[in-house]
Amino acid sequence: MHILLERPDRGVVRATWLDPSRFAEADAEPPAERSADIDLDDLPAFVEAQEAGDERPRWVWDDTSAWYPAFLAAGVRVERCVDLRLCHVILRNSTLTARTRLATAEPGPWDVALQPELEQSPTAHTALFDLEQPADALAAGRPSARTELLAQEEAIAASADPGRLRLLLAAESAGALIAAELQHAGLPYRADRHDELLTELLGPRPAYGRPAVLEALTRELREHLDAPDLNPDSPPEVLKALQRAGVMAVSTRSWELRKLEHPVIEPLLRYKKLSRLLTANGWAWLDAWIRDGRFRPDYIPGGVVTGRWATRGGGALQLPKQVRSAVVADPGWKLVVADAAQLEPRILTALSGDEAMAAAGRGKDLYEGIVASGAVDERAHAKVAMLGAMYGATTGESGRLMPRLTRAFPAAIRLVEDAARAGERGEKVTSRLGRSSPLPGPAWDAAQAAASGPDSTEADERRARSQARDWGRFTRNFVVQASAAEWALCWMAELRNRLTALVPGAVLTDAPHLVYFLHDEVIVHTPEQYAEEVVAAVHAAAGKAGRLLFGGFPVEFPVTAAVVDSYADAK
DNA sequence: ACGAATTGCGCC
DNA sequence: AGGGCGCAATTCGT
Repeated sequence: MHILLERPDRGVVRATWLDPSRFAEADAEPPAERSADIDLDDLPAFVEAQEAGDERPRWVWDDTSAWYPAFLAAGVRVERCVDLRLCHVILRNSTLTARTRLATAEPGPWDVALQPELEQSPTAHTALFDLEQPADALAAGRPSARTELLAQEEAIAASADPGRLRLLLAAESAGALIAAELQHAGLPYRADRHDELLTELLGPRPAYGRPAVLEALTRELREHLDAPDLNPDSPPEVLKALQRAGVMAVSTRSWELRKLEHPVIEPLLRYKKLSRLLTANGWAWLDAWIRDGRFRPDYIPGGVVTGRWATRGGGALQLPKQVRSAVVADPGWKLVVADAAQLEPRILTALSGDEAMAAAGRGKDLYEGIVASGAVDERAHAKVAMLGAMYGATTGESGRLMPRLTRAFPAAIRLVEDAARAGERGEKVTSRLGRSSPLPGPAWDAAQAAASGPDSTEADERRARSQARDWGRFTRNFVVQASAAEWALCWMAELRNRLTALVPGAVLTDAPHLVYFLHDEVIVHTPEQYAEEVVAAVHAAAGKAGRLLFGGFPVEFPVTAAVVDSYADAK
């Protein structure tokens, strides 16, 4: 049974029971079995009661991030949902639903991006269902959620592959639940350890100005370059000073500087590294983002066109390896750090059904398997060649290795090449489960039109060709990255279910629960006695994800799962 | 003066 | 001539 939640009026929530098996009967509206108006204050108890039944409902709402945090705050979890906003975006863009009513309709309220100021800032409100919450604002501007749900059902039923789309939408919606739970639980984070680390590398926290170590390095750089007022944080100043000192730098990028020979290079690189640590993850970051021993970033499911998540604030997806020793399990608890080994090349293998590459990845490191196949000489070459194939590298070592890779794994390479050609023609490409790439914008179209016009110049053609190649590299990568994101969502959703089952009825943070997600990596915080069961669940979930996406095709998706006290100990 | 764009670097 | 991001400091543009 679906239970749809809407807010027709302030202070009231309307719950409507809908039987999905009867959706096809209705023309305009799915038949409601019954409905009830619920006082906001009673809502968590209502939800909890429904979740306790024999058959758990699928909650349907406009926006998980607007509803679910308040339930979690009240100690209530839900098993599954439909996030209409996220699902709408997928169905609107997918090539699988291209000719459905939902996709061909004029843009409506569900196509408008959320206003950032409407987005919930979970730390900012305390009262349950504060009247200013976005659910209110959204409900005002949108047609009924019931109408939208029916439109989505109709689009799925009429699509080229309802099964895949249903899986994708379920996974996307599960991701939205998980994102809210991740933020609710938070990543266990030891501010004291982070501070020790900063003090060790930078010197004690200064009241103002640069920490001692950076100050000393600044003096050293100024002397080396004979530039007493040099601001080492200003790339143009540094570049000019280097050139005045006879260093033939073309930019101040670290990887460019590393190629140069000069006594100033080493301290300059050291300065840049430490300065980066200070500005990105220094004391200010600690003050802003670590509360009560937890790091709670905003996760944004579907925040990236490929279906990857984004985050807002705290740079959660860029947590540098340098500081991961501050991620520490609570006493009596462990972290299970799990990641999928060489996920994207394995996804490409499965997408293309490349038997040779599947064999190379069977039961071992995929890159070693490629070496063993004789295609390349060493693991590093296999890695750079595969990444190049998926990113569209044309030059350098990666470009040189491509012909050998193409000969050894023709199906896999053909798949990414086809995706690149489609992008160059301005077409969409589509992931395994049905997420499609956007079309290039008006500027791209204009550039292509200019190049094929009667009075086009050579510059027009060059620009058009270059932009076409750029878009081709995007679509080439899209099919792999988007499908990998789908695998990761299925993995995580399955893992969540298995974790929930380990300790039935437990409050989220009293039992094993997810605390971090990073594209192809998850961290579970678990009481020590469940650690081995969590490890087993991580592996089982990975197997399930592979079967869900690719059925019988024999590609393995091995995951590593380390039971550790600190994130830094996982690799 | 202030917002937008650029530079550079962290993660996958 | 390498895909996707977020963030901070500096510089650019008006």
